[in-house]
Amino acid sequence: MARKITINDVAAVAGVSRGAVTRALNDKADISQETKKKVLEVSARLGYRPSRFARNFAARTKTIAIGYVVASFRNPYYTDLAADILQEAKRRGWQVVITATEGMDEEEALELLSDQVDVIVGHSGLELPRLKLAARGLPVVLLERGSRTAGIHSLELDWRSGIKMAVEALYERGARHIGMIDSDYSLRANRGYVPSERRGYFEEFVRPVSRQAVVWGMETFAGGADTLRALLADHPETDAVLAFNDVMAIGAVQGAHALGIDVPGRLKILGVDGLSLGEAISPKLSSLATDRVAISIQALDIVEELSKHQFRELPSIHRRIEPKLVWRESA
Amino acid sequence: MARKITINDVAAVAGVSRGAVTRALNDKADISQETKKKVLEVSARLGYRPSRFARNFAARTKTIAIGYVVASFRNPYYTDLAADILQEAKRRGWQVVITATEGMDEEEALELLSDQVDVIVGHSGLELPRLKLAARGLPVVLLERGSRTAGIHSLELDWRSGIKMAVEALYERGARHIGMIDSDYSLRANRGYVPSERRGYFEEFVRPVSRQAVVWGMETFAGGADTLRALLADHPETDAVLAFNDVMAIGAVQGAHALGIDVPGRLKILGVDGLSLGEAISPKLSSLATDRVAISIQALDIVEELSKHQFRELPSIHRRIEPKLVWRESA
DNA sequence: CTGTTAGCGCTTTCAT
DNA sequence: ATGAAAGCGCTAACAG
Repeated sequence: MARKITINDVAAVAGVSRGAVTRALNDKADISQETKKKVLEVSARLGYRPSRFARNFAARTKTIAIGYVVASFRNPYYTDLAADILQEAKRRGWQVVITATEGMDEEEALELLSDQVDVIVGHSGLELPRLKLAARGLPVVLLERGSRTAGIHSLELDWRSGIKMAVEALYERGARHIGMIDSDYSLRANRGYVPSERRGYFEEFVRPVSRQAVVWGMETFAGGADTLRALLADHPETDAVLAFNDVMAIGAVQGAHALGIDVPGRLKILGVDGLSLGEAISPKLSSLATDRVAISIQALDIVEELSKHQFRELPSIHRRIEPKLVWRESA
Repeated sequence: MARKITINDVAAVAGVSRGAVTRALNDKADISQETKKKVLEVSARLGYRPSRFARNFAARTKTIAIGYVVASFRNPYYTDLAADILQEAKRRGWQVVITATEGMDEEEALELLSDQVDVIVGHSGLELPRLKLAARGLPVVLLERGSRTAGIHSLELDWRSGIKMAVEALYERGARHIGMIDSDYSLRANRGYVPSERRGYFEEFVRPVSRQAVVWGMETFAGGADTLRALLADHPETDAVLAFNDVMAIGAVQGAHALGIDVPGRLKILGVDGLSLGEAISPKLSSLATDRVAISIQALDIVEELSKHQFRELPSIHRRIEPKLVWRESA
């Protein structure tokens, strides 16, 4: 673990000035072929690596880096979204450093991120004050969750009107008894099941007759299958199901298949999210989809706005996005 | 777009020294509650943001950042792998900046990355010399592809012995006529179809009678289904299929289902990759899987080794990993 | 507890 | 074409 070689070492050995070294290494003008060659040779021989910190510091051109925080890369929703964010960031010439908080302390992860990036973008389960603290003064753009706290901006999805649309559309397509399979994710954090926000809207808009037809289970494929089975056991008359999300919905489609139930003939299944994965199964999953391209663009638009103010703390910027129904085959 | 506020401004306004400001902002010892409070107040009022470049530069503790390059986040194999790499990097306290080269010039993407990270890790389609140039002197750890070029290290998967195992195991399980559905990815880059390496091994180990039973198609779910149909049309006696990868294999499973063919009863289908997605379909996909956790660990072990030498150019480090068969239900 | 000072390693003028 | 010198904005070591 030898001493770090600096530009000075290269300059000294090559018998030139630091300026010459910099010009040689960065393909700048005002340098003769021979000195350039010599510098390059010495630099290679010495194994010189410019310090990226010093380099970025000295160069006035500061590139924007966004820290994208995500619960897990094993969840297709987040990877689908990451793909769009990555693409949008690339378009703007920004860097994105990603951190998955899965299985580790979210606050700790954020703190580590905070001195590598200019802004934090992503989903978070933390309460706003803690989130703000963990961000160490960096602005954050919270996805799919509202905020009015200064320095924490947000992009909210209007699930209420989305689910209203979904339920109404299901009735229009002939459903009489709509059930719901909800996620039990609240079990992880709290003690006891807490109905999801989505369930709340479902109950608000579904006809009274099937308002009780809600069962919850794990947010996995298997969980979706199991939960559907439980729902059907309690409410055999159910002819349409709204799932908490596409992962559970896909599980439900498979579960129905295993039970010999025709989808969508006997049972319509509608997911939420609009995963690209939904197209891969058969029948293709219908879904109340989020427009991930729009989310990415709007989130990075907020970042752009923040960058104009040197990422200073600004009053909360807030935008709202409507989900939209994507009818494929399962409903 | 006001002038950038520096630590000097804060110190001046607060009427303290820079040292005090630094101590206040970084929760260091040796500062009184009152000065700390005052500094924090002034700093907030002025909207001060420490320069992350200056900060990292001045602090001696240099955190390692790896640049992870991936073709597309819409490909489940890469996201599965990314999840493991992210996790392993987190374990070591390293940062990961990710770039998807999808739809953009890979060399350009690498160059942008190169001054934000210490090392490049990932898949690449570039020829080694161009890759090396694009990396701008950074070491690269090439995944699933060999290299003997200095500065380009590699982690190779031993597909030859993997496919040998796979073919033999299929025969053991009663297959008589094994076919293969290959990817036509070569069509994208070159003109004309070029058999994949995997196909080469397949032909090496399969019995002569079905050596011709290879059809190629798109590397998508739909492509897998179509290609299976074509294969069966040409070689109806086929009772087992090796797919180029899991995505095509999943498509094939669905295609078989649509054709009313029982899997694995009438037709065994074996994928390659071991995607987590394979567990989500029914029947669950059997696959010649890569051990992504092992890949992540070994790749980052190489990075660790490189870091000990300040990421200098070292003779190519090379490791080899064996795929392993994961028997689930489809074969 | 506080201020002063010396770097961190590179890029970019500015003379020459 | 080249070298000298002035920062970039912050942290850390040292005196007080």
